[in-house]
Amino acid sequence: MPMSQRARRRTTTTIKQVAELAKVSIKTVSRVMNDEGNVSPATRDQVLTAAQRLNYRPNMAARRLASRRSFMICLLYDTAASDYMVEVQFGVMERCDADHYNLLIRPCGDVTTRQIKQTLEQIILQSNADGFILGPPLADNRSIITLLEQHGVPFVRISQSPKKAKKPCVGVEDTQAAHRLVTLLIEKGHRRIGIIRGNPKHGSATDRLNGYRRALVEHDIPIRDDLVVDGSYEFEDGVDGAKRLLSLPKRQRPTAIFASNDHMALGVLQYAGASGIEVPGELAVCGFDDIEFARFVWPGLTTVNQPIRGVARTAADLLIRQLKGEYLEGVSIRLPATVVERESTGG
Amino acid sequence: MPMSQRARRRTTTTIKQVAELAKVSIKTVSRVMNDEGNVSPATRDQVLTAAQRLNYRPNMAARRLASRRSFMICLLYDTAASDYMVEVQFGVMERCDADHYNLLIRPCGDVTTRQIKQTLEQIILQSNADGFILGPPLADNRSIITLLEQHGVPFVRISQSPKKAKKPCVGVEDTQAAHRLVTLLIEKGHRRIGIIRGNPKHGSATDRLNGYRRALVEHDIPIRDDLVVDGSYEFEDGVDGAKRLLSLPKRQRPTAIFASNDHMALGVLQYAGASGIEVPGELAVCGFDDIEFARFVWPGLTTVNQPIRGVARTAADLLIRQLKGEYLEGVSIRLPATVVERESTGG
DNA sequence: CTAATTTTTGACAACGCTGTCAAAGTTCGA
DNA sequence: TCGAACTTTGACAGCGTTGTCAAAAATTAG
Repeated sequence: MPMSQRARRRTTTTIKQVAELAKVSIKTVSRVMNDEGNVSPATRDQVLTAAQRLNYRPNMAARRLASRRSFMICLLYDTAASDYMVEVQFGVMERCDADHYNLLIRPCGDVTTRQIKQTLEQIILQSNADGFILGPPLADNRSIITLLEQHGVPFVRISQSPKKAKKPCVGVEDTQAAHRLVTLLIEKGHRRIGIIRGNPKHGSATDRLNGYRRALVEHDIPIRDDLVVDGSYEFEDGVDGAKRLLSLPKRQRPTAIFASNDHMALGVLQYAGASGIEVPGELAVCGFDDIEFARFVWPGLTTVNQPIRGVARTAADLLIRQLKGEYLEGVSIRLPATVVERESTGG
Repeated sequence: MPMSQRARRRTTTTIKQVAELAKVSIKTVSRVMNDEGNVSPATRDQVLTAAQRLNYRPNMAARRLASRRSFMICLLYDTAASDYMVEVQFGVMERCDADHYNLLIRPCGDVTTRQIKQTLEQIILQSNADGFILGPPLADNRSIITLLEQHGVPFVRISQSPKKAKKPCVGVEDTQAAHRLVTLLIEKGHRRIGIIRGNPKHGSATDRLNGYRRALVEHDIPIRDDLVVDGSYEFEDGVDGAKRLLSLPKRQRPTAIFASNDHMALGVLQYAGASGIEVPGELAVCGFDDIEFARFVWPGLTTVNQPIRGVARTAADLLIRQLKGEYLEGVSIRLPATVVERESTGG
């Protein structure tokens, strides 16, 4: 049985009524509403006044149908990167508002390759979004990229690996920030600095490692393989990494550890605490990301604050400009991040 | 100058082509696609086959225009409640998918009353969402509620204060969970149990306090005013609260503290750590929410895990059912939460 | 077997806007 | 003053669905 239609009958003014009141054709009203230009100031005023008087709001559905655009941007993200995403949403939203775009959300669980294809195909075809923004690490997922490219849907990636596709990409100056962070440690006198690497699936992991390397090289400190341990951005990797690094013979043991993200850095802090190693006295610790709890732990964690919202706004901007017809293939933007010094690296 | 139209010409099959191939009228195709019934199984099959062969996807814009529904649900949330919201999004999404609804996102910064009205009015009228889901604490904001009601837009609230409006409301059995948590402390022998209250703007704060009270009363433990201190869900409130409670004379000082959320509980842990008070030996601590870091701190935090995703799914379900015409005014649902026991309350 | 009733189907007019294209109006140079 | 060139305006045909209503087909009752 057909569902009874909702009775909501929000009295809705149409373009026709505005046209009538302003004594112009509907096309002229349309032109004014879309800032198309080629409208004399006088007529424009008439229309605007009429529209205001009637409290006119263009009907998006009609607009979408007639213009064959959905005015929707879809933000695709992995639920794993959650803290991050709320900030991203905010940034994207800000930019969307300026152009009457709506923000559609697609959290993706951890998807196997086959599922991705199927689910995504659904999403792309059903959501009718004009374009997509891919959050990390989805932005580096080859099958997602390929799929979107096949369908000819514009998209922008938020990622540290611009090379992975020709589509526009926005990221953070991770390497530079990591470099500054490690330089800071060196300037404080540290010579044996350990690093716990991030999840190799994220481009950021490599970037941060590179920043670490460059800083050491610049100060003529040899890079010791035993001071570089693997991790994948999880808290536990920090605990394990610290255990590994700190079980080295006393004279080879690092006096500072750079964990490639804050989760791991907090792991290091916990291990240190549990083992009675004093931070920052015996061991300096720093992380990356500046998550909320970086300021709450004791000692406060020295880390790097990323301009996430700015990145997101930029991504949205690139996408919308693409949608407007600009050619932006190959564009890659990186925003600078700032080192936040707290107690974990000493006064 | 008019913007050059995007060239994307995703070859799109229309209902007409399907009708032609299936040798029926477009209306019949429409009926099949919408499960309207009153279609003979034979025709139904023909249509379905044809649709599949042509890989037909109904054009949402047209559907929206013709049916005067947007098939969009808007999730309005305060950026302050961020961790929470990613889970909520996931839950809502799950439900939306089942009915071809799209999820629209509206993060709201901290809005002053006047701004709320203006911004929201914009949102409501522009997004053309069929309905809204309000996250906490927006769900308790009178001016938002009033505004939505005035416009006759269906909405569902995610909140602990169902009384605040007649619209459907989904929440968590906070009181019960807090009751169980405090009972647990009592059973472990604690008699002097302090509580740090949550932000009074959230209904949950009162609920949790009530649970605490009930547990004490049931065990004939008098409620001491000096063991109840204010807070507003921030980390610092935990630190301050702990300081206050623990500076009581030794014999009156609590042996356990129930912080109304994990952020504050972590604050308590930090204060205890910094003051050399041993947890759980000298002081048992528990929180509420089971945020990510509750498992990472040492000792692990005993807390309450909320079924956020379930709450969200339920909210979406109520909304969609409303949109389908069900009358759900006054409905209020509470989902049970589970106590998670970790080290901070002792073995 | 016919009439009454129910089920299935289709024709066609919306829905409210944008795109196209041609008509009307304006400006400018010679 | 006239026409060329440009600017401003409007008529009208879609866009791809759903809703309405009536016609056709199938079923049931008598």
